[in-house]
Amino acid sequence: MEKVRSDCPISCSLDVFGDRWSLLIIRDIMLRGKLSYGEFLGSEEKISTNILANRLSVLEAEGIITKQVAPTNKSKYLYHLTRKGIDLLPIIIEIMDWGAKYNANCPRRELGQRIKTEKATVIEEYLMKLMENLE
Amino acid sequence: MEKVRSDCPISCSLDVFGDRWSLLIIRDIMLRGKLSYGEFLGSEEKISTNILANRLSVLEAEGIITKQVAPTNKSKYLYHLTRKGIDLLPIIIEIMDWGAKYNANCPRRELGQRIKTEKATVIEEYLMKLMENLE
DNA sequence: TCTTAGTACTTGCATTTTGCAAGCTCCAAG
DNA sequence: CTTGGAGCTTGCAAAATGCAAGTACTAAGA
Repeated sequence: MEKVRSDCPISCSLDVFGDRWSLLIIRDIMLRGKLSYGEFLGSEEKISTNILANRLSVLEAEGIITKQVAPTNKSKYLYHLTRKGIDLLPIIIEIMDWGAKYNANCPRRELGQRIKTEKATVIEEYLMKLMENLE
Repeated sequence: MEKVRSDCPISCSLDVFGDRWSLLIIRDIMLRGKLSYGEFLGSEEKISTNILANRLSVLEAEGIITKQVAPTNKSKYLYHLTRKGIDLLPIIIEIMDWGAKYNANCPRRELGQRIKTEKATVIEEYLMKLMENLE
């Protein structure tokens, strides 16, 4: 998942997050307010520890997330989205919308319902909320 | 890339196209007018023949593309997007936009420039064009 | 201070997926 | 009836994934 295949922006993007796990970590931070290694491990998809550690380091190296020591506990780290990471929001929302539309077994919950009818507004709102936590 | 990990729509979507190649094939059909195995093989990312064959069969099994014999030649097949496949357009566009924004080595060409300022219009136009070829 | 627990990984190894090269099959044209 | 194009399949090495177990550091309690 490393070397560049072409200068097509789609190809370049997939070189970064074109796998089964990276965008799920982004989802956890972006939509579920998860911040730490332990919280990511708790997600229902059950990512394994080595893959998680690897993806976090790749995402950090790509400037999509930052890693910082937790103010409350020196042995805990918090991961946050950078501006580059926050800009993945429209991609996440579109993927969610498509997935909900075409999977009977993926019930649209609150967010899924709102996306269906007021996608632009939802993106706007989340964008604002995420931008607050930047600096 | 087969079994379902959770009922999250993002996770379900990634179970289908969360890899380095599937969306590039979609891109080729959707934005570059490519239709055949040989044309996909010709793309600059150099997908290998077994992976291509595998992804085409998965995408067909998922109802994202259809495979039909070419009218001009019985030993040639044409791949087309279904409605489900066409609905991946917003995802492709958002990925392209993000990739172009954050990769200096991915120059924005005609489409990339238009997306930057009139994304909704571009999606609308492509959607109409792609829907014509449905029936 | 010594132990126990929490948090974040790392390591080892079996399994799966990918990537490359070389076939193989069917159809069409000469 | 051979040659070439188009679409795969197969074999094998290399890389990525997944699982289980172990390590390192910090914090808190006895």
